[in-house]
Amino acid sequence: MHKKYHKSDIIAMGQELIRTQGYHNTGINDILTACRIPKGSFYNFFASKEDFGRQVLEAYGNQQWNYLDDILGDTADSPLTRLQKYYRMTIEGNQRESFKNGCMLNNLSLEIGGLNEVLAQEADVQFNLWIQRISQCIQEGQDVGEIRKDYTAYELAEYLHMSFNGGLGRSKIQRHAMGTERVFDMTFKFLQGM
Amino acid sequence: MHKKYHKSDIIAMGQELIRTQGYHNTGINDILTACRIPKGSFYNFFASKEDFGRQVLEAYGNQQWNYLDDILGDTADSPLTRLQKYYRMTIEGNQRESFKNGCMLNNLSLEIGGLNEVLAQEADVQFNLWIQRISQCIQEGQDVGEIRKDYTAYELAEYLHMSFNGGLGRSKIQRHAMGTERVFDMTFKFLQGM
DNA sequence: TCTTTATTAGACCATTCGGTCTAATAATCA
DNA sequence: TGATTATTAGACCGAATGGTCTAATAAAGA
Repeated sequence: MHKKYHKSDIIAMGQELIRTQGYHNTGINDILTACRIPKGSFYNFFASKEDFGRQVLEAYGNQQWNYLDDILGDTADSPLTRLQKYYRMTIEGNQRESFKNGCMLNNLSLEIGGLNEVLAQEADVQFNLWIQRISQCIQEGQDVGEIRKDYTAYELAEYLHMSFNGGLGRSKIQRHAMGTERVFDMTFKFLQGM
Repeated sequence: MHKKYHKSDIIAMGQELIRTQGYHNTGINDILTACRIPKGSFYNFFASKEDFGRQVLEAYGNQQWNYLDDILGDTADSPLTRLQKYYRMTIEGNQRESFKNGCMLNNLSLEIGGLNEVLAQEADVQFNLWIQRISQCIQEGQDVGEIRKDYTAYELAEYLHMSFNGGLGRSKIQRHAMGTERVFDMTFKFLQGM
């Protein structure tokens, strides 16, 4: 069937708007205007703004998971190098935007995590999937002796990613890489038991 | 002069609303209703919502700085113990709210840090003041040999606080202490060179 | 005292909010 | 084919948005 508009396009546009402007600061009309679709089509695809937000979060999570998997799955590099490559590339991506946006999952966790159960749960699901993927690579690093073994791979993965998110917040108000760089440096030191 | 309403009361109420609901999700009318003041009085004290937000951020920063200074200045405990006490108490405070709110400075950094220059700068100022206070205590810990010396006190202070903020985000979507506890545990291990 | 300024008070403004509704159209299935 | 369903289209809804305006009142300074 030939549809004029596609749900995935609306989600992609909404993802970009919410990532850069926030959830409460992005109105349905912003999305309609950006996609040039009538309101009826939007509400044909999505039950509510909350439902839309949930699907945006899910799509973002999947998309970033694939990106993560691409880098961490490239066994040309050692496990630790792959992890460093991922966060290095994330810093560079944010650098290009002057750290103004950051990670949508991280942003929405703080903006709506305490207010909306549905969105908080979706964020948690996606976050856990990332951590699992990172954990797998850390386990490989532990197996080859690159990463300390006095913590489980999962614990270290959580720590690594949470710390990095904290750095992104600082970089956002400073519009500067310092926060994320500091966290990058020290957390990887810790992972290596240094 | 006898004033019916006081700016500080409005700021205190707005602080609570913004901390729990976010900046964009809190309307001027929410504040007026909560304080039972007419709109004219609000705009007599504040030039705009942005101006109000800036002053709320400033007041929150000062308030939390005093709390921080109280604990870190109590030389009955060792420097490291004082630092642990501060973050331990912060975890407990958040626990009481099921981690639904978190730190207003951290929340607003992500919500408006990339959108509003004025608020981002105020957040940065307050953040830096906290880091300086924490840094001072870390320096004391380094002096007595409790804390590693291969990084400056300031670098370690930034790392400690940024990591903790990252943990708060995770705890917020999980409504659980795990994120902050994990970060607490590992970051303090790192500070001790373990 | 008189003048000036700060404060209180809330009606009012245009705009935007998320969401509903009806009607027309297009595609699918029986 | 005819009936059914999905989609497009946008006018419309009440409520809320940040902000302005005028008027009344209270306090301070000359």
